[in-house]
Amino acid sequence: MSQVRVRFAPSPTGFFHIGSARTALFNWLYARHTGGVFVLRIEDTDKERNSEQFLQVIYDSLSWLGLNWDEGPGVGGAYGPYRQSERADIYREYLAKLKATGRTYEKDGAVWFRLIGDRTEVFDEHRKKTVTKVKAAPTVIQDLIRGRVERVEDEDFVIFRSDGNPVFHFVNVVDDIAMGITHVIRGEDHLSNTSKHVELFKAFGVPVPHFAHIPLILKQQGAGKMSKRDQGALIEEYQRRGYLPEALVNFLCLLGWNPGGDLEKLPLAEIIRLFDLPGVNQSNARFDDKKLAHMNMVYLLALAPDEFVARARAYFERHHPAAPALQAAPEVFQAVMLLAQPKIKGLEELPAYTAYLFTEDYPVDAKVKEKVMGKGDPKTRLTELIASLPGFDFTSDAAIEEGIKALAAKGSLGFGDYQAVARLAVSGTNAGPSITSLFRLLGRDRVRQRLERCLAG
RNA sequence: GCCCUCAUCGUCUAUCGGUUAGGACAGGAGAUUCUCAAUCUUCAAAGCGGGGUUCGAUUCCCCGUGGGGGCACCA
Repeated sequence: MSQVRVRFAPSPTGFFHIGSARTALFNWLYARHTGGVFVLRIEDTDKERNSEQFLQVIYDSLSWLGLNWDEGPGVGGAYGPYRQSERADIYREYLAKLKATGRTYEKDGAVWFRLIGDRTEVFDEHRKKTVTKVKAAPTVIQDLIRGRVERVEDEDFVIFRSDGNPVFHFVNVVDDIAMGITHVIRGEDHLSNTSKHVELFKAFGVPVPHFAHIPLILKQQGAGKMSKRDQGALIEEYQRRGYLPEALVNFLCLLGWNPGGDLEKLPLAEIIRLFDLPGVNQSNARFDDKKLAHMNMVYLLALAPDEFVARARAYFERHHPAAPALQAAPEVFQAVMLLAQPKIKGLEELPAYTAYLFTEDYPVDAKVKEKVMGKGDPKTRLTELIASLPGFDFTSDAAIEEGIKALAAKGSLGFGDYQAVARLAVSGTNAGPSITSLFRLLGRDRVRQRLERCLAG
């Protein structure tokens, strides 16, 4: 059997949509699963929406997700060029081939593709105009996911515009032929285009590729498919928020596909091994950001300490270059980040979550302050803590815990009676890592200063 | 309006005619704990409706209904 060749063919619109990402992913997975070739082709025939900057969004997003292409812009290949804007000669050549078959005609300055069948003029109520209907035989689409789909294509269609440029249907099919594409894996929204494409393949006298129309991703709330404007629709948002690409990939592959059994988090190599087209679902999937967030947390938790610290640093450098965290000594940065690792759901929480460990200029939650300072006798607790601080052993969490417990025991109190107010004083909030860890990392002097400041304020 | 397509907990899904319909996220309760998370235990939660086929249908077929997509000299 010949080698599988699949392609991902986005048009540079300046956005990289989560649905596009999944289409790319499924293509990539199928190529990797079968030992085939993943081609990146840029469909930039729409000249008004064409810019280098927009292309970069595609390259960046695919690279970030780890979806490397075997042929395409930047890497080359034997079937190039891979940008449609550079393939005009090829399209003219194929147009000549098609003209030679007698399946084309010109009308209104455009080139049309002629279907086979009897023609009648009909007034289309919906479009409010007279159109030529063709009584053609149904086109059969053999879809690897949906099975046999029949559709009647009943109107000739334009393949070259009157301005001399080819249209999507034509370039899409020509490129798939010229690039030796064996499997067309794309969104279900293309299913009704496919009958046009099949007719073109047949007219060119070439074998029709296998088709696999994957279900769409529906917006989280409201009706319809996910669109650019929806929350969570853009890949760049996940980059910005410090999501782990491997988590997003894992989440995405579970939207419309499953590895069987109860497996959910699984390594990429395993996904590649198990992925296959017949296993893809037929029904659309609604996007669920909660589940994505959970998947991200699971991946974050599983990261080796060094790896987590490296990712955290990269995240700060990329998105918060001015953060005090980056001024800290590497070992301090590392210690703080590892304290945060088991507590956060995403890297984006890191700056706020760790700020008070790197600077004296951190926010104090007014509500928390009111609550903590209004309960029991916090000022006395603070005074006691400050007084006993010199006797504390700051070398380990256990020693600090011992110190606080000893203090509490003297007044028949518990650890908890000191914890809340100490936390407020030291961090300005009521949530965070163990208070003993905070003490240890801040050191005796800074803890004392903060306790005193709280007592005074 | 026409064409195509899909249909299991709120959501993502498992089940390839016979199951107490399973798992995960989210939600509820509890445990643990110095807070917050995490973790563990636990509860609630589904086969769209109507006809068939069959000894037996969530599963196969048909019709409805509902969802989604498409119907350009956009891609």
